Amino acid sequence: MSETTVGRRPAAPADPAAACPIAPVVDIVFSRWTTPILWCLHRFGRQRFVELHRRIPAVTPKVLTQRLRQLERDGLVVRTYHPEVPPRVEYEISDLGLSLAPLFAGLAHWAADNLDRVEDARRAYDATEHRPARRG
Amino acid sequence: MSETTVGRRPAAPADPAAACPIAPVVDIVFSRWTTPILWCLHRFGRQRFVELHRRIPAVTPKVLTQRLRQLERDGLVVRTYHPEVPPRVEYEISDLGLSLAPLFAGLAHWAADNLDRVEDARRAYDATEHRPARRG
DNA sequence: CAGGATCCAAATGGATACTG
DNA sequence: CAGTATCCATTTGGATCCTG
Repeated sequence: MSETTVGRRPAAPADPAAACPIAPVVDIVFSRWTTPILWCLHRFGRQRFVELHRRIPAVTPKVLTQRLRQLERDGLVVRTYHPEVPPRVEYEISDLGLSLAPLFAGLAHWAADNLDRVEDARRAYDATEHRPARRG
Repeated sequence: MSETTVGRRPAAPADPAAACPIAPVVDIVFSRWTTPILWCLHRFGRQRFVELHRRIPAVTPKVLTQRLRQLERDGLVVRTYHPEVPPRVEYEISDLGLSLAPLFAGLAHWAADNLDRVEDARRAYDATEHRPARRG
């Protein structure tokens, strides 16, 4: 399981898909960093590794590479290697990747509508006696 | 950060949200196990801890509890405790949680349409020379 | 520049035992 | 039943160094 599962969910003992039809998609589309990467690629178009890294500084080059490989393998991103010196590699979103756009838009819409409700819920929850605990 | 970040993404050094407007939602809705849990609650209605666990056997009670707490805190799930003997606790999806239904439907739809494209892409990718590597 | 290789710290998740 | 507490194995991501 060397390359196939890196960055993806740690290979659940049994598969969550049995209990949830959309689990596979979630695994593919919402693995760590994939959303920022896809969004950047969609928003700013084709770009080189460093540019992408500049937009998402929180991820290390190593991990960024891993995620890009994963996305490339899943057909959501296209990687183009230009054998020059210095080497130039460009990443762009694929048609398949683009087909996710409406979904992302839906997410963004839901966020705009309900994110503050979540925050309210959190405050309300934290205000009750369940609080951080740590005291028994 | 004891209770706030458990099960959620490990507190990124800087926030990915800066590079992606939907990152917060992803964190809330697509944390590990949350999709199966929400889907089960939506599909089978209000149910007790054990029932839920029976539908999602792959998760351990400990983790299931953590995730349910998280969802409760975020206002996506409602927990009802009946102080009886033996104790009875019921979980159900909240209105806020229900508002995610269209999104989930969209996901399911995308999966139905494109999941095999992803599989194809994977096969194609694995068929090329990048393969598992491990040889230089 | 674009990464691969290594080594290491942190964190999640599992197993088990115990409680109200 | 519905958890909580503890201990431990695996995994993941970060730091650093190196190469074509």
